[in-house]
Amino acid sequence: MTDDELSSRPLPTADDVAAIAGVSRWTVTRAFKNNASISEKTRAKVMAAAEELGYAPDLLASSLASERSNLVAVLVDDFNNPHKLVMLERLTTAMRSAGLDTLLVNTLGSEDAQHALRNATQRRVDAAVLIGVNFDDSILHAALGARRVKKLILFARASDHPETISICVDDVAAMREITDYVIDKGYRRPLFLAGPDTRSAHVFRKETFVAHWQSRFDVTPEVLSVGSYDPRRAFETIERNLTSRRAYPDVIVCENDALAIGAMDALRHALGLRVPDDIAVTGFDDVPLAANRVYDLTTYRQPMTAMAEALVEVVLNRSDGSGLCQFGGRLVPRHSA
Amino acid sequence: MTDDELSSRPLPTADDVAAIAGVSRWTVTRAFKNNASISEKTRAKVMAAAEELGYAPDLLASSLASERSNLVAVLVDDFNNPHKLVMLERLTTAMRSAGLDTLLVNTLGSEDAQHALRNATQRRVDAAVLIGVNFDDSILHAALGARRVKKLILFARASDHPETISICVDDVAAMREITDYVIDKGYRRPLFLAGPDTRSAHVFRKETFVAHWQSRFDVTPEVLSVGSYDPRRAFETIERNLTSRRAYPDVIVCENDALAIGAMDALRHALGLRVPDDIAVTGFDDVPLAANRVYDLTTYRQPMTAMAEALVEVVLNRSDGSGLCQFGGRLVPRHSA
DNA sequence: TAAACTCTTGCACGCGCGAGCAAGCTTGAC
DNA sequence: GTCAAGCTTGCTCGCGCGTGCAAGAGTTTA
Repeated sequence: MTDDELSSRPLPTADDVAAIAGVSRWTVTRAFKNNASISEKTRAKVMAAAEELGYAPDLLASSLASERSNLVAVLVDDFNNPHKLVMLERLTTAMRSAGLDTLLVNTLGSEDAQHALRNATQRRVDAAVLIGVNFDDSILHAALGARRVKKLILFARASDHPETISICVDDVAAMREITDYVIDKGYRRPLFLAGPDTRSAHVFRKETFVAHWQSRFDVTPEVLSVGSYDPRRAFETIERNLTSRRAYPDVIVCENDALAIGAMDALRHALGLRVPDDIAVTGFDDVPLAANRVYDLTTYRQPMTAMAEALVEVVLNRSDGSGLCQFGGRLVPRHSA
Repeated sequence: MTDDELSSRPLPTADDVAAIAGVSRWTVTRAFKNNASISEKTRAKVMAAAEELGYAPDLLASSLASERSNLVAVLVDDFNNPHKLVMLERLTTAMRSAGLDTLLVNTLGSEDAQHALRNATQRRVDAAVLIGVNFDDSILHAALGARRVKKLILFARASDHPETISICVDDVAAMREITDYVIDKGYRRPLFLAGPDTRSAHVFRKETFVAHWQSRFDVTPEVLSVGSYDPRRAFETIERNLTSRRAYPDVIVCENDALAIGAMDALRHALGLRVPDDIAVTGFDDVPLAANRVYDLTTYRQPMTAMAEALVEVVLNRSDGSGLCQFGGRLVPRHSA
C-alpha cells in the first residue's frame, strides 16, 4: 500500500482489528490488557491482526471510558535549577516503563499554580506531582479542597499537609550527616545559606542544621537567606554580605547545590578567596555540575531512581504513600569541604 | 458544603451546568469556546453556573469528539544538556498561553524513539516536537510513513526531510558570524569541536565553519569530533587530543556551549592553560552557565521565545511551517574569545 | 406589516473504548 | 453420559463532548 493510501485512511480502531481477527471488539481490548481473561491462541490471532493494521489502542478513549488515564501531571515552577532536568529524566524513565505518560506543566510563576493544576485535571490526570519550590499552603488547599486532583504528590520535598503524599529523603538524617561531616573536618564558624521561605511544602535542612549544631556546640549558627534557589542571587547575597566583614565563616553550608555553586563563584571571583582553603562549601543534590573539577562540591545525593519508582507505586495504588519521606541518600565528599 | 460532600461527588459535566443555567448542554460548550455563536448574556449566565459548580470542560472527551487534542508531544533524548531545560521552559510557556498542553516523552535511548512516538500518538497529539539530537532518518521515516503523527516538528535543528517542519536559526549565517568574529579577533589556528554525527536532523555548524574559514584563508581548519554533547566527553577529548601536541590551536570553536564548557574545563584543569590568553573558546546556545563569571563564554543566542511562538503557530495551523529555519540570533561576545 | 435576513439555540449522532454481566465453551468428577 | 465449575467470549450501556444542521428568536427592509 502506498503512502497516499495510508495518509487518507483514518487510524484503525479495535473494530477493524476485530473484523480481521474474526473476534469481537472486546476481545481485541482484552488482548491488549494484562491479566485479562483471554486464551493465548486468540490473543496471538488478535495481535497478528493488530500488527497488520498498525493498530494501537487509543489511550484517550480508554481514559474516557475508564477511571484511569495513566497520565501524570508534573508541575515545575523553577526551570533555573538544572537539578530539575535530572528529576524529569528519572521521573519520565520510571513512569514510562510503568506505562504512565507525563504531562509537563509549567506553572509560569508562583501565582499560576492553581490554574496549572486545574489545567492538568481537565486532562483527567491520575496524579499531580509537584517538583517545584514555591508551592505553599494555599495551593495545596485549593487543589485538595476542590478535589479536582485525585492525588497530590510532592517529590523531593516534605509536607505536613495530611492529604498530600511526600516522597523525599530523610532531610533530618541527611543534614545531620552533613553537619557531622563538617564538624569532623574541623570547621567551627559555619554560615548556613538558605533558599526560598516556603511554608508547608519545604525542606527541613535549615532547621536541622541549626538544631544539630546547637546540640553539638550550644551556639546558634548564622543563617543567611537568599530567597530563591537562583545561583546568581546566591552570588549577590554572598558578595554583599561578606565584603563588609572582619571575620569570615570557615564553611558555608548550602541548602542545595544551586546555592553552593553561586556561593563558590562569589567567594572566588568577587571576594578573591580560595575554596576550600579560605572557606569551605557544601551543597545538596549532587547536580551534574557538582562533579565538575571546577567546583568539586561536597554534597548529598538523593536516591532519585528509587524515589521515582516509589512515585510510580503510589500512582498505581500499589502503595498508600506512607513512610515515603525516609529515603536514605549518600554524602558525596569531594574537595570543596 | 463539606469536603466529604465534594469528595464523593463526581466532577460536574456540561449537563449539570446546563441544568442550572437553564440552557442546553451545547450552549454550555459554546460559552467555553472562543468565536462561538452565543450571546453575551447567556454566556454570562452559563459562566456563573459553571463557577458555582466548579465546572471545567473535560479536555479528554473534547479531544475524543473533535480532531484536535491541543496536546503536543515533546520528545527529548538528551537530559544531560542544560539547554534542554531552557527549551522546555520556553516551549511550555508559549504553548500554555496558546492553550496547548505538553506531553513530555523521554525517548530512553536512541533506539526507543519509535516507541516513544507511537506512545505519543496513542494520546492523539496534534504534533510531535523533537528537541533531541539522535533522531535520524529511520525515525523520521517511520514516524511519517505510518502517518501516525500528524505533524513532525524539529525544534532548534534543521532537516532536509521534506515532510518535516524545522524551526531553527539560520545556522549558516550564525556560524559565519562567529567565524568572522574569531577572525577579527586575530585568531588563526582554529580547532572546531563537533558533537554527535547525526544524519538528516542536525546542525550545519561544522560544515559552515569549515567552508567559511576555507573561503577566507584557503586552508581547511582542523575538526575534532566528540560524538555527543556531553561536557565530560568534551573534556576527555580535548585532554587526550591536546596533551601530546607541540603546537596548540589559538581558538576552539565549539558546536555548542556544553562542549565549550567541557573544553574550557579541560584546558584549565587538565592542561593548565588560560582562557582566553592561551586558547580562546566559543560556544553556541548561551546556556545560563555561559554567563557565569567562571566561563564568561562568547556564544550565540538563539531567539528561543520567537522560535517557540513560531512553533505554536505551526501547531495551530496558522503557519504552514515554511521558511522557519531563518531565525536570526545574536552573537554574545564575552571574555572567553 | 410581511418578508428576508441574521443571530442564537437545540438536537441526533458519533468519537473509541471499558465495566460488568450473560451466554457459550471446556474440563473433569461422578 | 451428566452436571457443576471454571474459563472464555460477546454484548448492552455509557464516558463527556463536538459536528453539522435545523428550528427558533430577533432584527431590518420594503
